[in-house]
Amino acid sequence: MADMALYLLDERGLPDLTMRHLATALGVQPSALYWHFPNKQALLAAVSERILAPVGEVTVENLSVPAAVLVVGARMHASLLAHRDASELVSSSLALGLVDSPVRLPLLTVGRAQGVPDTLSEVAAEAVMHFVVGFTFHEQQRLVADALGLLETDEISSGHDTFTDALTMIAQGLAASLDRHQGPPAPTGESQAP
Amino acid sequence: MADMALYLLDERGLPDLTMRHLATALGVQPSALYWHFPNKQALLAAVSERILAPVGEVTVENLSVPAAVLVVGARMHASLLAHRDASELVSSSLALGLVDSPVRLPLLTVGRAQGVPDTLSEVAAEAVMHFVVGFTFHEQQRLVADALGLLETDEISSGHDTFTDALTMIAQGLAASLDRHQGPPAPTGESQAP
DNA sequence: ACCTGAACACCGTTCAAGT
DNA sequence: ACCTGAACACCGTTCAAGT
Repeated sequence: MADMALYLLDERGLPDLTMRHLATALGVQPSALYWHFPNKQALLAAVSERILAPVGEVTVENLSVPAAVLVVGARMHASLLAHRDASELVSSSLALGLVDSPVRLPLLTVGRAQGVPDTLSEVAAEAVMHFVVGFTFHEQQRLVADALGLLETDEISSGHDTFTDALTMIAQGLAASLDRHQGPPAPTGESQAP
Repeated sequence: MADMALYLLDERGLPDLTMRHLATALGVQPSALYWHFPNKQALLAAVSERILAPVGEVTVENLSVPAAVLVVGARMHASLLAHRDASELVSSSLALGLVDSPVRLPLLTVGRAQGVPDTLSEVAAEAVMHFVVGFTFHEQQRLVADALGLLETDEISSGHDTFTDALTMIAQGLAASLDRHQGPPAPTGESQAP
């Protein structure tokens, strides 16, 4: 049933993923859906969980925390791109707290294995999650606009991988925070001009 | 008219900001709105622009780029928190490309004044924008859940300012990228470590 | 130039009743 | 346990027609 919803999402997009369309796709009356889910948001949360499942399966065992940020972030990016309108859907499920952040647990785990304070891992997890969802949302919306031919051709793809660059920037920021908190004296270029 | 919509947003929230409600608030038929705006998305984009206006007015003239990231990010955060459901609304207008990123121009400008390559400023702008919108979205949704009393009391406010911490992390990542790109010494910063 | 009236083609959700 | 039928209270958008 959530599987049918995911199929419908890929086939028709989020705006057409209505309770009524889902019902007819299942050969059932719309009201029947409310025996299985209390409301549409709960149904969408179940779909979000399926979309994000691959992120939880990633192994980051013996990576540094910044490296884990890169790996988990990339995996989440890929998982969102794998389904139509996934970032918009997941974004709202995540914001409503109906689904857990898929990057939180992995980052917390590797962090602990290396003596990183939980609060720092949590902060990193928030930054990564929000960045990935937001960036991919923007990215998927551009795909739609592109398909409709509403975009200047030179803004479609610069060839340059902005996603990885920005994610790397976040990972570097985390590395700097780690140095501050424990390791060797490696001060960061916190430049300030008058 | 967009002002009335903003007022209605604050008073009743995004789900109740319908063309029909807006029309009756203006003492007019719903169809009348379509003489002024081609559709609801365009109307919402106009509201988004009003919400984001304060971000463009910030002065970052003689700040380093990482410092500007902090200032502009904080300003955007504040602007979104100033109106009910603003982050959700702005998020979609931004994603649809109906409104410009309010952090892009300021960061590009300070970056140029200090010889930072545009591509790097663009990456920083993307990371900041997505993080701020995503984080604030999550934050505002928690406010709603809190108001409905659906949250464990210990997850409501940890007292600790996660937003600033994560934003600082991004700024540090940018500082690290800058060091890489143009050698150790920033014009006024004190950063050095082998 | 600006708005009305009326319609079109939809939504999510509830709930008694059926099997 | 699972579903139907029918209704309720809405949506955004279009368009001829009015002033």
